[in-house]
Amino acid sequence: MTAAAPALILTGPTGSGKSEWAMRLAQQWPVEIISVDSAQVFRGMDIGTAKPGPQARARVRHHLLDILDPAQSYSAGQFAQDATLLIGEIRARGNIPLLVGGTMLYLKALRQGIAQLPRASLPIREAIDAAALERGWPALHAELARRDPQAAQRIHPNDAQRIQRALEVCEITGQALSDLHRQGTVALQADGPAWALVPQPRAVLHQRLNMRFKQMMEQGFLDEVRALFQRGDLTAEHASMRAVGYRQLWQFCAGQCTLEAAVERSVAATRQLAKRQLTWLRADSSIRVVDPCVSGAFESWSLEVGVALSGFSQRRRAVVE
RNA sequence: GGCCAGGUAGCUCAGUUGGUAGAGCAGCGGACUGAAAAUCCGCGUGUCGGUGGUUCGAUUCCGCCCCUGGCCA
Repeated sequence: MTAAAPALILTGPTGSGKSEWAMRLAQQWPVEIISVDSAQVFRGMDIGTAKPGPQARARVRHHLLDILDPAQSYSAGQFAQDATLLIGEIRARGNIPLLVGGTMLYLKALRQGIAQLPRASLPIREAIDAAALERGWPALHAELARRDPQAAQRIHPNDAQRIQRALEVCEITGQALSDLHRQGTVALQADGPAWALVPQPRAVLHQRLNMRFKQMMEQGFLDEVRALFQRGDLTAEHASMRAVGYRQLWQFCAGQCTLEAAVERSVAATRQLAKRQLTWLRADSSIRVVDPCVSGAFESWSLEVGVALSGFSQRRRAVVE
């Protein structure tokens, strides 16, 4: 063994089969998987996030699963930091880091870096919300135009979430978010070859998502959400409870819609998530797109991985079945 | 079989006192720096059930037919 193994990246829209491919690759190489998933970080959210189960986690070491309670929150910056650290640890053990997941902002933060910014402040966000209630978001957008003209130009007046964040950063640092962005990003040495699984055409993916949600319901997804609902300390406002499926089943638990409607909206929300993920992928030409449904796709990907790892000599004997 | 109410976008429906039609949802495209499975922006995709008639012109008015739901037999 000479150089440190590159961090391999396997992404794609939800339901494209990333986890399965990662497990198959782990039969050939000594990999540890780092989950790139904003929902799988939460404990007690297993079925609805399609989290790798105990068997998979017994066979291959997984990271960044179950690290938070659903009442807590995570972030792209935190992820970039955690993942960078983990990549170093995995390499130190002589293993190959394999990043698997579809949270594209996290992947971007890791690969391209992210500015050093203050973390979210609940009191400040509450103050901004109160101001918005009183004066309306257009007024806050106008305020942002005074304090950070560039951000105001970039952020649509209706985009309350981003207006809030930009004002929050101004409030905490006394500097414009745009200036902080310009001041550069944390150096992250996490880049490596990246592939995206994209079933073609779109209808194939939709069909898979449909079937997968049905399976989730059969596996007790509703009970999982009901348990979270009944805890009493979680609300629909928590980031965890805004996740696809959880949000909609929560509405059913709260008596706001029928189960049938909740299921239909969940599946639609899943399709919309996949569409947004595909938009990220189309915009990033450094990610190689692979259709997992064509025959021999895994085998040829496996060969490409071999080329990428050619300087890394600890090849594990392939498992013959 | 009779009466009534409907048949308009993928779905639920609005509308046109006669000049070939528009909302919500779904869908499609895009943006994205500590909430990102989030948040936001843009785009109407159509034999107006069929067929005859009246009319310069019918999705709209009239006749017949078909389909759906309800009531009465």
